[in-house]
Amino acid sequence: METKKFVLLDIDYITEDDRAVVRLFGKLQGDEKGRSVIAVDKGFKPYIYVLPHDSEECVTDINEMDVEGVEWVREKDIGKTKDFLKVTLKHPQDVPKLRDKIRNLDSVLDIREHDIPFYRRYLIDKGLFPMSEVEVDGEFVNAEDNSFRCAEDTCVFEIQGEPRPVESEFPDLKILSFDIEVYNPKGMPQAEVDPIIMMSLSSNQGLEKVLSTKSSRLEFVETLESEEAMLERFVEIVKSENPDLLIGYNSDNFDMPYINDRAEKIGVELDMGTDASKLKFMRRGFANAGLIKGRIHVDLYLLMRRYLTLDRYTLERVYRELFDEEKEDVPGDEIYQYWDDGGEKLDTLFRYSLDDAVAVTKIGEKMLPLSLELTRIVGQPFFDIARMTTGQMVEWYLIRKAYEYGEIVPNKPSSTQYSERRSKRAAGGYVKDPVKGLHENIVSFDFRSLYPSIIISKNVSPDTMVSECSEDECYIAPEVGHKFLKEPVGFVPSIIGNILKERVRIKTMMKASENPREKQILDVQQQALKRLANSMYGVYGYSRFRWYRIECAEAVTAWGRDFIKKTMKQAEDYGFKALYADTDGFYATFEPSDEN
DNA sequence: CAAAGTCGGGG
DNA sequence: GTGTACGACTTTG
Repeated sequence: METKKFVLLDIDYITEDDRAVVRLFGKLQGDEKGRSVIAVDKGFKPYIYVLPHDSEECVTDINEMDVEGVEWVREKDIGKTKDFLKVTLKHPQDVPKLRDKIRNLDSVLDIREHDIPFYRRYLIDKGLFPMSEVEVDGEFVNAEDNSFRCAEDTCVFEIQGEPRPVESEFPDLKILSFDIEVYNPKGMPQAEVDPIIMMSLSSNQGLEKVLSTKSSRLEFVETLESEEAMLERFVEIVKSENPDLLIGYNSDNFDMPYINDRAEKIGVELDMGTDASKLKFMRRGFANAGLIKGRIHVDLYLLMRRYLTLDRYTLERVYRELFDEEKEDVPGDEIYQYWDDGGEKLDTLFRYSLDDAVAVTKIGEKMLPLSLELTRIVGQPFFDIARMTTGQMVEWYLIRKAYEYGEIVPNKPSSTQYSERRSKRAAGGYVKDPVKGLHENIVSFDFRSLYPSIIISKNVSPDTMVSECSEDECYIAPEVGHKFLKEPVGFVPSIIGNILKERVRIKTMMKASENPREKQILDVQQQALKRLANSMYGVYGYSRFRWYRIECAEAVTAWGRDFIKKTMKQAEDYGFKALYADTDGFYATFEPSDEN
């Protein structure tokens, strides 16, 4: 038996002999540093919780089904201790198969935690965090003797016992950016007819290359005899560079599907995964996500929409915003002309293509650290985090915390609950229309993290909300009158409190640090925590969320309006004149009257 | 006026 | 995959 340590990049599960096998995709640390590893764990089973109506009958009913076993557990449900039946199933896909049957039993009141993807359950229950290190005991297995496939330079390790999270520094990640150019005489290209003419690659370790079916004197251009050869070379480079992160711009929607369609048409295998698997697409509602096992494909477009507030989100616009530099631009509908013209025009196109890939690398280096820190805090795969809204991150963070606190996670709303929730919206923050005109000597006031502070100071949480309560024992929200026990500290306030405490701790460390790189990492960490804390209010007001509670949302905004109005009133008593206010701050001029 | 439809990015 | 989800804006009935 050996012990191995690796950076956990990604996770999924496969089925072997009707049993689920969790696969942890990583990069080894230690003597084999940099080598890709797939660590497999055969010892984890799916489960759901059942809230019984009739305990004895419930056990009998469920044991008649094809389940692994049942066990009584005592857990909290919105703060109330209850006995749940923990039902372990044989395979993750038994959950959707059996859950309705179980829910509909007369002996059952409700089922819980029946919609948590298996790999997410694994991360939470084992206390593992992607983009952090994991230590495992076990043995290397020869992939050929098993059903575990892997790429040439990847090794397969079978875990025995429990994986252990390791406190670790932020990992060095190898990033490879890519961008394609397509022949498009008729506007937007059609994969059915329009070939890929260039594939650009740029890494954070100095690689700058454009593959093309035309030649050039430019040294970064590598010419291939056909589109087929170009696609094969692309796959070869991805495998040999062995990046942890593969990043593009709008690549979920354009580059990845296009490469896939052309490869399929021409007959090239895009077997770029570290398990030798092909490029796949995951339906995520209206959008697709390109997935390469063992490498994390990230579409920066999605992230930029989340992080920046701009009128447009073209690569050019985002690049200018972040670096205050103009990029060489070729209008999209003229690309085929540049290609056909050849000569200087063609060289311009080559440079433009490479520039795009290099810009993606630069944007990635600047903007990915925040998402990577959020990954290390929220504890879900980076692939998912890069495609989640902050609200969803908050929810997965709370789900992990619920496990630690012994709270059973509330169910997602049914479609009827959802539409019912949508029909009522909590009143928002206080807004005072601006006084028209050009004002001088403006002062601004703002509450730091107004909503998180209210949730903590007024203990606003579903588990502390009560209908009847005296003013001694409860905080009572203005206007709306919702009541929250002063003690004990609620689930959500407790978690926000810990986030803010952790943020203060990191900011202190940051100030004390002499090492600029360490300072920068700590700064991103505290930003990530701030983001999480500030988004946490949303869980009460967004109709989709598990911890939705309109009364909590109403109470928070009511206290918010109360605070800002009182503060404005006080400022006016001191001679300020409010000009404009919105939610957590206001602007004023100093206009003392004669008495002052 | 509410409901239904479109679009973003990419070439 | 223990899936199936946006939000701002415009057009239509």
